[in-house]
Amino acid sequence: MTLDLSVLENVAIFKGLDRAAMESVLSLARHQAFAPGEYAFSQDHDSRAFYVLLKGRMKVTQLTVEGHQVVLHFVGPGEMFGCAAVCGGFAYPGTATAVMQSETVVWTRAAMETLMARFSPIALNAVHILGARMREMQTRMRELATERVERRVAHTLLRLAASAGRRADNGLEIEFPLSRQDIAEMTGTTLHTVSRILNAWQERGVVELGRQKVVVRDSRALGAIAEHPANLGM
Amino acid sequence: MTLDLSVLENVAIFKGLDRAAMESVLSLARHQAFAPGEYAFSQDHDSRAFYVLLKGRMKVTQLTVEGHQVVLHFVGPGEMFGCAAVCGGFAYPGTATAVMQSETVVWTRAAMETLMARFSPIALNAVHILGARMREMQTRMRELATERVERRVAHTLLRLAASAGRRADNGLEIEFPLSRQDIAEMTGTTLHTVSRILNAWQERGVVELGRQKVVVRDSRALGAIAEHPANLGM
DNA sequence: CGTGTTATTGATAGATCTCAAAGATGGTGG
DNA sequence: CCACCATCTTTGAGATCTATCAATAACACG
Repeated sequence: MTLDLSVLENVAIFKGLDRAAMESVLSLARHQAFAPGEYAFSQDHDSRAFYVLLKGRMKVTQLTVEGHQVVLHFVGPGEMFGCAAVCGGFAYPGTATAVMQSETVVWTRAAMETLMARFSPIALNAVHILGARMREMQTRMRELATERVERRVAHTLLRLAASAGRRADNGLEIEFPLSRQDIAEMTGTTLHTVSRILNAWQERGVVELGRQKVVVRDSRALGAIAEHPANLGM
Repeated sequence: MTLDLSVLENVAIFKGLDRAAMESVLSLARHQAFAPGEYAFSQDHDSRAFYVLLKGRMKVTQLTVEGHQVVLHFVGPGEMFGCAAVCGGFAYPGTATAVMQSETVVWTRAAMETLMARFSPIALNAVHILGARMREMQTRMRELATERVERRVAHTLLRLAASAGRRADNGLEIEFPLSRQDIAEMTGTTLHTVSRILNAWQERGVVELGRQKVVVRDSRALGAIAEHPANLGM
């Protein structure tokens, strides 16, 4: 498969580069596809490459010594991953797995270093993007530290719907396979508790559920659950 | 007070700059001191300046709409704060308060932008530093998501002792006033639970307590509590 | 139509929060 | 120098959320 410049149009880290620079960037890029379950990189391995997702969805997870898993991030089209590790020269903080057929563009670490040294806007863009990620993590951390499970799940679902919601006839459907276990690993709880919460919401018409599927039917109601201290159960 | 180049020696973001560059950096800097309780910037305000702490200790906290507070970071000498916000052009994510008499060096946002555009190593350093912060946050998030309170407190105390521990006759003392409430806000729990946990540890000789004071007497034992799934009570 | 994965649901135990009150501690002003 | 006050801390009892244990059910795939 050949790559052309249009691929880089929406990639934030290369924003503001002129045509010549873009061509340099592209000349060092490689294309790589992943089938569901395949992984791009593994936790604690030295970072060797930096990815931009073109199509599909990748999940970045961290595994604890006790075997608990935490989902750090779901990567959507246009987003990059492995960036902080390659740019900063660290080991990968987690494992990146494809949750559906995915296509990526890849740069080696050496290529990235060349590009950053040569085109200064790249480093500046990276600072912006990392700053934004940082804020997102701070938000999640604050939620984990101060909110009950139900509200955390609500916030998480709202974010997922905003970033990966596809308009369906009955609401906003998360457009990739998302298990109860995944949600649990994003919110610091167990799949059992997630299941109970989602089913209670389904009763009230807030969501619609399927196997590895969630459709947000009433995002107003979900927002109310996310914001209100009380359960407003009634 | 006059500033001289030695002040910048240990500041990571200006590492690798030549002497002339360092002088440019310094010429745009300003000195500012804070008494305990005074703040450098406030949550959600537009970021106008970027700080490096010379002496003392600052605390960056985030307040939720319900009035819960979360401690994002304790800043020690040599560290910078307000960096991500200024470099990325965001509002400050939290409020920076002095917990003891502190001295800082300050750059305005405009100055920072000038410097970053002119001296490319600065942006690269920023990427490194943000990457490292990111990893730290991921660690805390994982702890919040998967560990019980006691282990989280243990991990937090170990980190504090490593970064701000002063050798005392009876162990490592955290060298700034640190209340039970502060620890609770770092670990996502309540001051009551922290108090109970610390007192239990004191009984076992792991720590020694005072008003706004913690001394780690047995960091091995603390490490064991932090790592072991079970409480290993006795 | 098996078979493995994913999801639901009930019962129970336990960790933590919440509510409540009292006890230290250190600083300040008279 | 002492009394007072604001803060910080300890401690108890009870309520509740949530994890854990256990079993069954639904689903997709070959």
